[in-house]
Amino acid sequence: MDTMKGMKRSCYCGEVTLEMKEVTVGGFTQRVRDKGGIIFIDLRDRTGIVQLVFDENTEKSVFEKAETIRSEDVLMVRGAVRARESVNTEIRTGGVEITVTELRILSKAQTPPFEIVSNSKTNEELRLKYRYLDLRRKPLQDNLIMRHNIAKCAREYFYENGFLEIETPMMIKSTPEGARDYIVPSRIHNGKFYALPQSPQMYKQLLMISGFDRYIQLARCFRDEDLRADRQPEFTQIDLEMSFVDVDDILEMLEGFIHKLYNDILDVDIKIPLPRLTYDEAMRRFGSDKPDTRFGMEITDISDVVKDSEFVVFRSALESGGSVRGIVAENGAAALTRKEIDKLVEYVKGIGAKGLAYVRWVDDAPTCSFGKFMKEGELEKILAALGCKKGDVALIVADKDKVTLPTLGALRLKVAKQLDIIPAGWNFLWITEFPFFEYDDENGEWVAMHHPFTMPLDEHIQYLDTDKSRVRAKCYDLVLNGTELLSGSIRINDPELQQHMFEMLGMTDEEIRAKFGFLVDAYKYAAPPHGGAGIGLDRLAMLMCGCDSLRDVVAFPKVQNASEPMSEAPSFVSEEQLKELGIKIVNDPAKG
RNA sequence: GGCCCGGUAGUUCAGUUGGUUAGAACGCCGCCCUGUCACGGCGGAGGUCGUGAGUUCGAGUCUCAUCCGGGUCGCCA
Repeated sequence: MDTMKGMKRSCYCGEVTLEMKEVTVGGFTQRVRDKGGIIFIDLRDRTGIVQLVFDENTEKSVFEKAETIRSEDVLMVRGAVRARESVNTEIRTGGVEITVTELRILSKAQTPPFEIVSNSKTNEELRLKYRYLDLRRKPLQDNLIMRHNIAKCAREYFYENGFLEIETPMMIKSTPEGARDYIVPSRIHNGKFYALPQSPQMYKQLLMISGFDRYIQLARCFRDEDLRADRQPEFTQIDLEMSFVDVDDILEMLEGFIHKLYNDILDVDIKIPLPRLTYDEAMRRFGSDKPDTRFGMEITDISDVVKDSEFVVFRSALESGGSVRGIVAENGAAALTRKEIDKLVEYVKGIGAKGLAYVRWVDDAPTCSFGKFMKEGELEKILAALGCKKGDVALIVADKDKVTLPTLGALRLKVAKQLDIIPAGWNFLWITEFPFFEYDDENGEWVAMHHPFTMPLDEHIQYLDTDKSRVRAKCYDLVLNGTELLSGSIRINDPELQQHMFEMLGMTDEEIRAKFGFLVDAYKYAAPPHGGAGIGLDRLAMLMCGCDSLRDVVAFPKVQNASEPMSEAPSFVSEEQLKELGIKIVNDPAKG
């Protein structure tokens, strides 16, 4: 193998132009085209590809060396830039080539387990095992470069607006609220554990109490919950907090960021202010707190229309305080056959609904799953109320609102995907005024929907003791095309109100002290009104790159069982390590 | 934890009703070729059909179990 002694790279492969005359470039061998007396090699780096030419008649020794080059070998070459005889219009450097006068083979490559090409069809499992090779592929390189640019833009924007970047600890106290913590054993304090942060929540609030006024951090966060295509156990938030603000101030600041981001990176003009919906309205119209508003198919309440119906399913739902609601898939009758609708029925049963009533209007007489229970003219009224026409399919759910709305929301999304009616676009949407409490049917108590430092709406504080169901929070989510991108809130800065909130949540003084004592104390020394948000950098990058999975925008992602196929983390540790930590494994799989 | 989908050369896939020596393309190796750019031509190597049991005269194909991967529900304040 050669060294690069005496050579210095003059430019990247993708940047070579005719004006440069002579260049020195380095890169990976993308492809060798050996014509016998002349060899063409595509040399690749992160910027692109440039063609090298080796001619038998000009530099015999260089040519003979070039004959030994294989795919993915790392080369460094010096040579003259000249125009190609025939231009490749597919690539930026397609009009030029380098006639190589000096060739160094800096590193030889084993044959890779899969071809390093843009449109690889190799299954992800293998690509993840050799992630470092997969990352050589252009689509992934481009994604990570995009991600870098998003992070850079975030820093630029928030720095310009007076935010200070401050690091918060990764080894913190475990507070078993919300998601499961990843815990880290302490050697010095046997039996005690640190937790990895689910977010820097408490620390950023403390920074406001300290008077830093505006804080930002690209914070790594950890949650020990099951994975999804859009959920990794380890992820990054653009985490921020501001003082002397209320909801509108924060939303305005964040809208400025979204606008700059899309302008700088995708050259897309996002109109601000962004649309807003309250949680209640989003649920009522879309059956979701993160609706995809790129298409309609909104939910219609037909409770009034069917209030005198003798159909037992509708009646029992209404009598128990529920509702009858439906959605209409326009022109859906062709795609939604009886068989497909049967699948939807199974689907809604799987997500908690008792069933699904439907009308499939193909011919003059609609096929209706509940037709025989309808009185004269009743079905017509229902169809009119829903706006269901010939060629459409109406899907109706009758139950408590807690069931009808989310079920129809999920159905709306599923049917829209099935009918392929979701247009491309960037539909941002604020969801505001989330319920503060959520009734837990199992335990028969009200539990917080958010962390306990969230501020209720000013005018709702009066209901804290009297009617918890009415209390809405100064909470906001930013939704993009049906994905939750950002979540934030105004925090409570009044110690008395905070104490009250803890009590509302059924926490004893001992619990409060044990979990949040330091934070409660801190607020006693005065804090400006403040609030903030965490923007999911991974999800943002995923959507901006047009990817379906976070794995495409994370350099070294975890797979569904939370392991990492390349390094095979997590792994067993030695007896010595465990002993030092005072940890004993029960039912140790390492010992069979 | 539940449900659904998948696993056959290095890779992507085909493999009929269970039936001879499991095929193709790409990649790899060798030879030929001076204008290729998904180069081309000729030849070659390469398989524990995820694993284990079962049914059978005979299993890539059927049955059961199991492992691995993906999606999803639960879960994710």
